[in-house]
This record gives sequence, structure tokens and C-alpha cells, in this order.
Amino acid sequence: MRNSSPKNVLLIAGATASGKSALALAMARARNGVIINADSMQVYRELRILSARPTAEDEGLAQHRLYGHMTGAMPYSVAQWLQDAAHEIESCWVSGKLPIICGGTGLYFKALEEGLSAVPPIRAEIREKWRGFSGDLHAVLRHIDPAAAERLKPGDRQRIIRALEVMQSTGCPLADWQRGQKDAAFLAGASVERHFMDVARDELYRRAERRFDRMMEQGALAEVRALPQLEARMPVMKAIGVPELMAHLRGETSLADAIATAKTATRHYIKRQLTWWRGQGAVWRAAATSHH
RNA sequence: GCCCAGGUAGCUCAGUUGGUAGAGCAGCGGACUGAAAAUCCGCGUGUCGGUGGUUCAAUUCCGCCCCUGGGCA
Repeated sequence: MRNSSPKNVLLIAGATASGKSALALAMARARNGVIINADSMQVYRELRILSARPTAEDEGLAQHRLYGHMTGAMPYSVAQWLQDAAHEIESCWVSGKLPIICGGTGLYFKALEEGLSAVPPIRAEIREKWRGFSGDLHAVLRHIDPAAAERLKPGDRQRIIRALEVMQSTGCPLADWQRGQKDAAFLAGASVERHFMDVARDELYRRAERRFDRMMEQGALAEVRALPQLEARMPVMKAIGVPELMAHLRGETSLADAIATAKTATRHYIKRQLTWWRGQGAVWRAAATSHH
């Protein structure tokens, strides 16, 4: 197939409430782009308000992909996102559009640029077995994969479960998979342009808090009430604001407390995001562009 | 005005039989490969309300003053 259009891609990353979406929209209109979501919560269609997804109006101004394309009833994952995003980027390239990857999920960008380890899918019963295990997971891991047990903190249940399921499912420790062959980094060979939204932390905190108040005005509570009955461990159920507002709907906290707690959770999230990108090397730091 | 209870970390509070103090939350730093808005690890000096007194030593005991609740008038 003829491929006359170069493989260009624009990455826009930054903490929540840093103004990524607005920049993406402007870029999409100026440069014939398609905006592709790189946010782990904006993929769920049930969370339009609380995930700060672009509005219908915004979606009318430029093409948006991977926004609300999944249901929260199914857990999403980096691997699936990588597949979905790769597909969307390809189709941009084919049609001569500029793919603009926009989001706050650092792991998604990392997977896109560096690839993931080629661990085969884990069988459902193995996954369920460890997720439902009520005993001392770290002790089990010490038995099955001592090196991983050494590396992981006993409290880090989520990573311990991953190490266990990979070991049991593949017979090979997770670390071996990570050291070994990777799926080709999807953006290898592409010409990558980066924008990191460099906004001062205080300002991010202020904006995120104001934004949460706006979400409440727009009906965040109704959005939570309308969520299907799902187990608390499903990713949608963990979106910032969901557990807090649910606690209020169950009558466990006042609305004011729920809002305050959700704002705190947002600040914690911003802090983690900043730590992530601070640690992500010179590439991203050099890409920092101020937007105040 | 009188009586009572308080005034200790940004917040809520614990504690010191006199040797200058510690939890939770907040905040800050960090980790991060199929749940990542997830998950986890680490970090606690603050005129102990003010001021005088007793004492080798006072945040702790005593006096006075200020502030905040509550009660009585």
C-alpha cells in the first residue's frame, strides 16, 4: 500500500485540569488532527461528567476517538487501550490526518512508546482465583516467585496478584517477561511531537477543585446514581468522585464531606501524576510547554 | 459579671505523676508493564494561648491576663 503521508503523531500529556483537552482541540482544528483519548476513565461511557470528558459540542468541533467507547461493566486495560489506540493512529495515517494522543494516564503513553511485554492473556479462572484469595498473598508469592516477592511490598496486593497470575498461567516469572521480548513499540519509527502541560501545582489544585464544583452543578450525583450495580473493584467504580458520592447516596456521609473528600482524592491524583512525569526522563521534561 | 470545660503540628485530638511531645487526616517526597483516576512505600520542631512565680529544670504546678464553647444571672 502506498503511504505518502509521514507517520507523525502529537502527544499531549499533563495532569488533570491542566488544559490538555483545550490544546488538543485547538491543535486538531489547526492541523487537521484527530484527538485520541489516553485517559483510563474517559473511555467509560457511564462517566461523562466525572471523568471530564469532552462535551458533545467539543466533539462537534473535531474528531474524537476512544472517548466513552467502553462500558464500565467490562474492565478496560492498558493492553486493550494500546490495541485500540494503535488502530486509531493507523487509520489517521492512512487518511492523512494527524493523530493527537491526549490524556493523563502516564502508563498508556509509556506503553505506546515503549511497548508492553508479550505476556499472553491470563485465563479467567486463574485471575479470579487470586483476586478472590483471602489469605496472605505475599507469603504465597514468596513460594512461587521469590524474586518478585523480594521486589514487591507485602501491602501491594495488586502487583502481587499480577505476579502470581503470570507465574501460574505462563510458568514464567513476570520479571522474565519484562526482560524478554516486547511487542514492538508502536511509535518506533514515527515522528513524535510532545507537549507536556506545565502548570504549577497550586494552580492545578485550584482548577481541579473548581471543576469538581462545576461537575456537581452538571449532575455528577445523578451520574453516579445511574451507574449500574457493579463490584467495587471495577475500575469505573474507582474513578475519583464515584466512591465518595456513592457513600453519600448510601447515607454514610454528608454531601459536603463527600465533595471535600473527592477534591482531596483529586489533589492526591495530581500529585501522583506529577511524580510520574517527573520520573519519566528528559524526553517529557524537555517537552514541557507553559500554559497559564 | 460569676461558674464550668477547653486553648498542644495546617485540621481533629492524645500525652507529659515536672526533664521541651505523638497519632489520624491534610501536606510533601518516591515507586510504577494487562485494575494506572489503580496500587503501594517513605517523611512529624511545633513560641504545647500570653505573662509572672515556685524549681537545678515548667508545655506540665500556682497566680494573673487573653481567646473559644457551654451554663447561671
